[in-house]
Amino acid sequence: MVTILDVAQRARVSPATVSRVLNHSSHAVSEEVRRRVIVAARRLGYFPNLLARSLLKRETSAIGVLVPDVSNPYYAVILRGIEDAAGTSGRAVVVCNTDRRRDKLQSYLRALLERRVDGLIIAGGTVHVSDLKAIRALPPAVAVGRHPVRLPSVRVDNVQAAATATQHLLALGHRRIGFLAGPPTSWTARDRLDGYRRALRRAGLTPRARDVAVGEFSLAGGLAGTVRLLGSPHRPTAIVASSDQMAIGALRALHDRGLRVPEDVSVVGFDDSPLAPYVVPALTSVAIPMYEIGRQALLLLLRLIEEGRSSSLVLPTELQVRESTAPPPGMESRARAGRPVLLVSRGDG
Amino acid sequence: MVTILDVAQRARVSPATVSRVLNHSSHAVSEEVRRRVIVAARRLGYFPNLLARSLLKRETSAIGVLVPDVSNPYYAVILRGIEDAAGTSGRAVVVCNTDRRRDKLQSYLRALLERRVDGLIIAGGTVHVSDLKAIRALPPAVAVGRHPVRLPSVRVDNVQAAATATQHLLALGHRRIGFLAGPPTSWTARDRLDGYRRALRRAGLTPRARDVAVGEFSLAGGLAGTVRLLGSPHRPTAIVASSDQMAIGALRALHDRGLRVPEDVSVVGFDDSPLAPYVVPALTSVAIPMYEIGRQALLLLLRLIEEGRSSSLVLPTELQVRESTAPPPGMESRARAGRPVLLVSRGDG
DNA sequence: TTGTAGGCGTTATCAT
DNA sequence: ATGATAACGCCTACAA
Repeated sequence: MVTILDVAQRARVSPATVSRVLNHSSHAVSEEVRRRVIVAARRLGYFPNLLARSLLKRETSAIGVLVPDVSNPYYAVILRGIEDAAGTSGRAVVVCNTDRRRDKLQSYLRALLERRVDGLIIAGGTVHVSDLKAIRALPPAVAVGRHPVRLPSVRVDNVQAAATATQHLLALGHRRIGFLAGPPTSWTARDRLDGYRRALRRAGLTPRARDVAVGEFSLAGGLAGTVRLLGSPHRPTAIVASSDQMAIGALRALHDRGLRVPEDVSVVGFDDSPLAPYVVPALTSVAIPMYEIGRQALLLLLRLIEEGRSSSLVLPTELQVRESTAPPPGMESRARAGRPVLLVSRGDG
Repeated sequence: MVTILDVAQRARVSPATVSRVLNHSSHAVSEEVRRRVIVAARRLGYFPNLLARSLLKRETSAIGVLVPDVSNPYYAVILRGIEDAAGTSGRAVVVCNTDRRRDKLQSYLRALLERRVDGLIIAGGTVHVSDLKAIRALPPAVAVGRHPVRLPSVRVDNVQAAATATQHLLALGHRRIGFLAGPPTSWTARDRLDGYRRALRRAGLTPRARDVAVGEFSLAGGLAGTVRLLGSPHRPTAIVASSDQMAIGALRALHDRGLRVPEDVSVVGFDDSPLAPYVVPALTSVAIPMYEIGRQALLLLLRLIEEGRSSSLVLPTELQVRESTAPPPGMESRARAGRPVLLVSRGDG
């Protein structure tokens, strides 16, 4: 491997000078020497060794990202937002999949610390306070989503978002609304369930346990949950799903039972994935700005690293009304009443 | 930051001894001293500095992954396969999104080299030979998918896979089969198009340019392509899409024009994403083992790093027959003929 | 069984 | 304007 010393010899200058030229140091260097160095470096195909530099400067310009699962489209998009912003600032992103497992989180955390990453983004998944407390010198860290540990974070108001989705159905005339909840270990899942309940109560209705089916945030989870909901004697005329994946699972379950959407049952999804407008019927869904969440998380982290402090951020969500919601059977009069509703809920800063 | 020296002092031994204990060196160390070192290390919350170690050993136990786009589910799953296998072997994964752009690829490549990653996985996207040639000391690298540069690679036989999908439709009685092709800059796209054409020819049919619509591997690409295909005077009775995303776009386009799937038009997807069985109608699709592709790519890379050489791998694909394919209108007699066909094409090594 | 010393490739400091 | 030198934290001959 060619080092700065090789370049120095070829250019007949000292390594210090080479360093100064290649790092665009403010230190003055004569034009003649500068040229020689640049030529020599190119000729030798020289790449500075970031390890040596990092060791000395005590910063790696690398950041670690802990995600439950990159193959989950939700986190994949967040990661993309992170990586784009990181790349722009010349930082490398090291990804780790925790599967929401504490042991994996701990071992990855340790690995990242050994690598001396400049910062950490912890997305979704439960991080026990004790896990972080155990670390003497935790690097700057920000969280994505709500979090037990006090960390600057980027998130959306999931309670509000779910309430908006539920209100949309209430406004259409639905009174019996089912809810496909995510796993209770997830804050996101709990917040969305809360929002649903809150909206019902505000409308003077009583949330019933039998109208809620708990499962994974997945296609299979949505299908299974819907099957359970439909087993109820008074089946719901509308369903709010905690993710688009679940909603698509619900669509399938309804179709298999010969129920039409939205004529017999309305369905609202969550996330507004690219798929939402394409499935049949096109899915009404609460848009979560995933890419922006990732991007902002990285920007927050950067500020935290550079300025030593940083605040939290709540991003807005937006209900996208499409074909999968309509008035309940017997109330079609209100169908097609005007153009699609657009309900926006802004974050509180 | 606490260093090996701090631990040494606290345990009243030399740094060398600490290193030996903490690295489980074969070098003999007395039980008493070992205990003291371990206690001291824990007490101080010591984490070895991997930068220093890497600098010395000239290996970072990090690998770089160049992907067109992690937010694309296809690459997200491959990345997951890579990361799982890497994590198991204690290696960190640095991800870079190239967007298939040469400038991004080049700058990320440089960044990875500066970081002295032990190896590289280059997935999809065109890498110009000259880009790699320009690098004096390219670390061990493997490719995912076909590739202009001669590198060990993991891939599937896309020609064969597309031919199988097309044959399935031919066997059902279709004679006019449309094809939604991916961007011609992608080898995968070209191979799949070839396979389609080859199958037609083998059946004595002549591939027609008007039966092929070129577009992105996306929902929008599939929708737009289908609209074009349907504009043709003799519209196809079946469509092979180059990805499930395109197929779902096609489903939407067909639905919007009042055409039923599979009664009026059959549709075959590609990739067999988790969505395929859930959309309505459930999508017949060619399964590509994405997770395994990622995993094997990493294993190949490991062998390349450790043993200096490594061969290529072709993984098998498998047609999953579901609801979206049936005989063309007027040939329903052959519908429901027996249980679903399962066509398997094995890789040639 | 334990310790000492040199060097991995940089950059910052201090001379010249 | 340029160069010499030390130090970042670790590992490994080699010495004791």
